[in-house]
Amino acid sequence: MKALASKTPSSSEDIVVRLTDAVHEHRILPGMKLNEDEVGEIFGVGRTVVRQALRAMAHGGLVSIERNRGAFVARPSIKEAREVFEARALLEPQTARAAAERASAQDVALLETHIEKEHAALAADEAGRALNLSGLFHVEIARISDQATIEAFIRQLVSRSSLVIALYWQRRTALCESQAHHALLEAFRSNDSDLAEELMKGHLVDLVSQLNLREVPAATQSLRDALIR
Amino acid sequence: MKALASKTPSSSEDIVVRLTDAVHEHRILPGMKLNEDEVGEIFGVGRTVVRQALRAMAHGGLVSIERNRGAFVARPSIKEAREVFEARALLEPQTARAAAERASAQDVALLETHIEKEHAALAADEAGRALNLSGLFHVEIARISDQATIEAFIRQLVSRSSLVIALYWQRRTALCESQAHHALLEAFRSNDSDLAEELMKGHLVDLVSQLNLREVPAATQSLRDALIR
DNA sequence: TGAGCATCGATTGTATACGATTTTTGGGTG
DNA sequence: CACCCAAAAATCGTATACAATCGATGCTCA
Repeated sequence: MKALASKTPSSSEDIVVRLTDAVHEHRILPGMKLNEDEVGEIFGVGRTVVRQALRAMAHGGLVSIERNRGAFVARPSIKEAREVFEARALLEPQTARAAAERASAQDVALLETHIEKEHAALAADEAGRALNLSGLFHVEIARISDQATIEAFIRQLVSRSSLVIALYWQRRTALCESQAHHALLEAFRSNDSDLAEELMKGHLVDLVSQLNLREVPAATQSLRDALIR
Repeated sequence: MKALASKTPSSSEDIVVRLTDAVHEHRILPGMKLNEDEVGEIFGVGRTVVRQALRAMAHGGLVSIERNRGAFVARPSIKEAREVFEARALLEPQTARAAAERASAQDVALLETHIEKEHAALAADEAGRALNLSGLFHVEIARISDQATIEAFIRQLVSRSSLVIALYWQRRTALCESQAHHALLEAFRSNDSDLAEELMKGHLVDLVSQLNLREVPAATQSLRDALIR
């Protein structure tokens, strides 16, 4: 993490957004230390604001704060990983159903551009960015369902899913996603709620099936990782 | 709120617990201002710690923070109120099912004492405390289901339900609850997951039906409220 | 040589000080 | 008498300073 030192003394919320994006795009990996002074210098703010941001992210499950030791990007255990996807399985199919009922042409168009951006990112070999957009697709569906409370939950679960994927993903190809999202898009376009619910359920099962939830990956300490590489 | 000034310089987490409990028991009502200096003096800590606690509660939806204006106990809108119970309807029946499958004799005993405490509180005319225990009953079920992630969501939803009830409850009698909880207890005792799921679903419908989600109540300013009383 | 321990450095936890913004109050005017 | 504007008080936002804690390095001793 080098000093980008943006001139704007960003607010706490900005820092949350930028750090969260970095985690979602796997530019910051699970277990990485988030030093308060360092982050503060990068964004040009004092530690007070950084601490607010880190605690906010801790509430979302994205970082874990250990007393007197600092903040680290969270490393979900296997159990947590399962739980995240069980929760998603509980919330998202129903949400997709509701969204399919309410989806307007505008909503569908928005989802479409989302998928296009995802493709573009993949084509540009920006896997992290594609993954982030892929997650936002799910959040967008929650937004369409017009259930702000559930949307917040799903947003958090998608967020944590990024960590799970960073730790437990098996293959490097992320192509599989687009097919499922395309199918969902068509279900929304035709307001087929039954189909949307079913597709979402299957999609989540697919996602879990591509995880290796047996062994915990080695703690990729930045130094060792750098030396081996 | 008078200065109880506990000697122990409580940590942020303690303050969250105590404030949260007070809200759950309706000792602090929606809309009430939570002054940082005041809270700090009450608990014997500086504003830094208080701010941490308030922001933590804000993340849980229990207080809303308005920039340069301070923290207030949240006043869920009618839409939010509906959303909270829709989310509960989505999460809790399945959770009750899972809990019924896993419930041990020990778990059932714990739930039983919970109900007893609730009764005792009602007998002692402590409606707020009874309500709090009633909410914890639901959280306890989530704990039994051994899904920490979903438990956290349910905990938050139950919390916000306290606010909804404070604002939109119609009757003053809370007796109805105990019947439903008793029935659930028996379902857990016999590990009848189908029944548990069905009972929970019905219980939540009952709860919503006792709310008046048509008109927003007048903003009960603390002073005016005190003078009228 | 390896384990145990003390001291040092680095990092976080908390309080406090100062500037910014909002709210209130008081007086003046139509 | 109501309304509106200005000055003052209260309150929040952020940075900084100091205290507390943890981890590491290097030393001692068996």
